[in-house]
Amino acid sequence: MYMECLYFGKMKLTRYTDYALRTLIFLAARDGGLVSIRQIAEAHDISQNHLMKIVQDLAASGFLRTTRGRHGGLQLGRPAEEITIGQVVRHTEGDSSMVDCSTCRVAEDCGLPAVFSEAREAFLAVLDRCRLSDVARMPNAFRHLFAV
Amino acid sequence: MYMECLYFGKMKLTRYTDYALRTLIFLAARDGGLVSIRQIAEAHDISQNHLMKIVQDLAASGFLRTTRGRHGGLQLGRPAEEITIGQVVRHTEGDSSMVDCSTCRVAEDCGLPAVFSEAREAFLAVLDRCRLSDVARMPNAFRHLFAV
DNA sequence: TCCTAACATGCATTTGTGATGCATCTATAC
DNA sequence: GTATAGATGCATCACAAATGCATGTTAGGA
Repeated sequence: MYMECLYFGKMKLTRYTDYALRTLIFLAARDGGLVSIRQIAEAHDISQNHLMKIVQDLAASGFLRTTRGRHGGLQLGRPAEEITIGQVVRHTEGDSSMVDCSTCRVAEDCGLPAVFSEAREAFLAVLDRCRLSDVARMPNAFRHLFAV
Repeated sequence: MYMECLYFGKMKLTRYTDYALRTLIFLAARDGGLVSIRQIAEAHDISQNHLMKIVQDLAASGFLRTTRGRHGGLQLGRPAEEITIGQVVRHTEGDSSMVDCSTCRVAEDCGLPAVFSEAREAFLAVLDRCRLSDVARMPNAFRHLFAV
């Protein structure tokens, strides 16, 4: 007689999400100009390879556009006002439920999945209210990144 | 010129939290009687060793009481009505902030930590509204666990 | 038309940490 | 005193994120 209702999937903010947000904020602060992956990786001292893959992901989902070739680079896929932190986190952290009750015998009667689902939505709702432009345009912040 | 603002700590619901909740729900459903770690571990088919350490943690923080020796076991440290899912998750997942800005040069100006902090609180606020007694007393759920 | 810069992609390796196992000790009922 | 059940430290395993490496593709410019 086993209950396997409460196997929680990840609800972890990874460096993947971290780097994704940094990249988008960087682009938002640059406001239109092309920025290379190398520039961003060096500014944050992070792995260029890892960042490359995150960029592919963000490009595939429309958060940014890439331009190949010499003098290529990245730019936002849509205005910074139309991108929220919540959208990014939902994408990079996955949109799935926090609980996997697929193998649970009491799934129909258990109230926890609903509670965690509601909690997760409350979490993301706060992030949905914060736009990329809100963060990128904060006074004094991020400015020095371009001083190099 | 590095920005290291966005290093996110874990916000992951682990099996540790999973097992902690299962244990407390089990005890709440049993309502007062002593239950051994072995019983719970076998009912859920989980590691007795792992569960042992979680129990120590929960005992040290008052969620449950342990009784040693023959016919010993576990019982809730306070009434099920006074224990919320939020309390448990806060404890097992750590109470720290989601962002570690200790090494960030723009920490004073960056708005993200505040946003994530608010989001986390919104998440836990939902879990705070769910008491152990709410889950343990749900009709039909968990009953079959005691059929063994 | 090369050459170079920059994005694209797959695969191997490293690393960090949660999860687990094992050994040993302590406490208590019978 | 012995069997049962919790207490604790240490070693190991497993898995996934993070990283590194190799190679391919695209496009600008000399």
